Amino acid sequence: MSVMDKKLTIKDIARLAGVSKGTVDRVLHKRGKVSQKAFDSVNAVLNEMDYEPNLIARNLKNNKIYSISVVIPDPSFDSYWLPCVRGIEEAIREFKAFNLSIKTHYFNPESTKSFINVNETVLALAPDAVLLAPLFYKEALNVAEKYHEEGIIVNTFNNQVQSEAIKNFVGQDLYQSGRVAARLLDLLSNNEQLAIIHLNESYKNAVHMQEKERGFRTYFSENNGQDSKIITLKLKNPSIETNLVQFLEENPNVTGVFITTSKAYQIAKIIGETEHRKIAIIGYDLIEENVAYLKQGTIDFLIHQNPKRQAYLGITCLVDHFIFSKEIPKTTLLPIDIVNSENASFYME
Amino acid sequence: MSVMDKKLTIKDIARLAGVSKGTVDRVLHKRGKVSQKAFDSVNAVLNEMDYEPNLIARNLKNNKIYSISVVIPDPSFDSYWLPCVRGIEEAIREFKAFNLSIKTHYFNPESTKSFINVNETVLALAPDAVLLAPLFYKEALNVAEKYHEEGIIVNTFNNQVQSEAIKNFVGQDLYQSGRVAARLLDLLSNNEQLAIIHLNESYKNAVHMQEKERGFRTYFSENNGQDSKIITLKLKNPSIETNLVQFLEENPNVTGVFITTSKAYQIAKIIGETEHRKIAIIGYDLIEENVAYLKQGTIDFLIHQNPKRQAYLGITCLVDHFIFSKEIPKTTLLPIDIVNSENASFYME
DNA sequence: ATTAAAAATGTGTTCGAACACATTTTTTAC
DNA sequence: GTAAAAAATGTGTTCGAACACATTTTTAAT
Repeated sequence: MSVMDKKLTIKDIARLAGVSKGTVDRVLHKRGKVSQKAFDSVNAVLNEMDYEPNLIARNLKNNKIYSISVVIPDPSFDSYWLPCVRGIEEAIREFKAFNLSIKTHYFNPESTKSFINVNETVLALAPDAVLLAPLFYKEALNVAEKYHEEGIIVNTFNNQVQSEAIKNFVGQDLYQSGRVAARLLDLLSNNEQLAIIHLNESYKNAVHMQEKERGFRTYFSENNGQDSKIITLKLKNPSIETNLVQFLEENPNVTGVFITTSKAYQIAKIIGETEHRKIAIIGYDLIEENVAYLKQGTIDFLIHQNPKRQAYLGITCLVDHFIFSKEIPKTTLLPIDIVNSENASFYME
Repeated sequence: MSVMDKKLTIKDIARLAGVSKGTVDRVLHKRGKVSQKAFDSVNAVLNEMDYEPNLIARNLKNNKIYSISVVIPDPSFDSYWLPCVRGIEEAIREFKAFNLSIKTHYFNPESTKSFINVNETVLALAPDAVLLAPLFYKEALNVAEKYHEEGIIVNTFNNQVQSEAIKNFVGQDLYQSGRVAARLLDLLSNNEQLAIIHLNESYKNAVHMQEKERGFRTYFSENNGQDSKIITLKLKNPSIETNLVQFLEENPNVTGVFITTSKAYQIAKIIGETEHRKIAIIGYDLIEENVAYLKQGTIDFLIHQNPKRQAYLGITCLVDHFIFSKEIPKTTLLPIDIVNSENASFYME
């Protein structure tokens, strides 16, 4: 079996099988209307020569414009989402040669109503696919179902929502990300008392935080045979500072904290100003304020959730499906990047 | 300026400018034989509408087969290179729709002669481009020059070689990677004595190791105002074990070691068997033996150099150039991934 | 003013897959 | 055995860019 220098075309297959290209086409696409004899001879050639269609030519002819609607929170409410916008722009740039129409729609991340409304709008646009950041679990289930009924493909990223109506999820294994944080704190803080801090977040992040906590605790129960030394703390504005200071006073053995949301900088600020002992801090996301405390040394590690790449892969997955007829994988898990002051810049482009 | 739903074609431009598509083509490709009047009216439309050629159609017509030769060490000598092979295979798969012929050529990483011979072979093949792992600095400079004289594009990865004949380098900032290791050890080992270990490597890695050491030392001199507590150790087979054990006995304050090559597992084995104090270990590369010690807890961190992605990006850079006529960037720096026992699996595909 | 040469412009074909449509062959019915 | 229906097969066009080639227009020369 020699490697062919020139790629086979439908015309070549037709010639080799002694039929016309139309017949080969019908065999390839299972359109029927082919005699058993022709079917066999074409298949014989196909098996022999393993033909691969030229995706470029296929796509050139196909003049359908695939429309993709992206539904994410408005970055002006939460700058966490800014990299997503850039990831989507990058995907648009990369695939501008193809017949794609990608439009982004923002919702207010603090309002389920806004989420529902924006999705109603998108539903009315009847796109071929939706890429969704399903911040609100219940509502997301609902809209996913509606899209699905209309034959619109629903892919998600950032938040995992279990539903048959959702084709793909791009994101991280949050349980494992809790374990990563645990391993880091385990090395840093000499097995003293540790705190998990769920900071200033509404129910919309409940699952997120729970999974991270579960991973964190499981790591320690596996490795130290006891998780009693871990304390969970829920802090909310405006009493964050007083409660945290009081907690640290009452628990002098706490040597490390794990903040499950992207607001670690708020804790870093308080600890940096009030505490004298060294307290290790681990948080999430490379937002500006966090990185400042990371470089300064107050925050020890940040876990990078790579929102830009999540959004980018969410789009490429759909493009691969529409343009290159690849099948959509159920989940796409991104690596859990550990970031310290010295490698942070590489993850912020 | 409204966003066009349908992309403009040459025909559209021709219609709008009141000329034929042939004339538009001549203007776009600066082929001359165009009157000033026609030139102006076409350009007026082009400026107005910002036309982008359909890369798919362009490529369909272009039936030149671009040949790329990849020159890397034989993975059977050093399994570090196995992921590179997979990265190249992935690139081949992804771009099989295009007119590409990518062939890999192996050399013996312990023999400069083999390196030179393989490159002579490739030179005789006269490919359009070469992707090179330039393990041997001087020899690489030489062959790059020869390729360049023949009009063959030379891209490199893994090792940085300064030369005008080399168009692109994909890899990591080794100085910064030394700093990453330093930051990690700084957090782990309570500012005791540290050791840098250059392990069992010939001159071919000299620059590599020096840069990492420089980054490592610079971090500490910046952050602690003294780098006297860092000791550099060069170990070679067969005396690794005796020398290391002796060193650790003579330096009881050493609490962390930084191994600048991929052979950290050799150190981990010795320390794991002979030492009773906790010594933090940081090394490079997710090879099987290293990961085993990472999971077991003897090695604390590994720095991932992502050889698979390096090779993959080396190819995509060339494909982008040949097929999509993008310009080649001088360097492509990959993030310096910090790996512990909990996130290792995500980097090993 | 006529013709040849030069310049400008337009037309037609190609790449490979997809599909509409035309043509041929086979089957069925009476 | 013949006509109509059904099945099978082949042909031609399209997508957009590139380029060879044909045609028209302009310029130069006598």
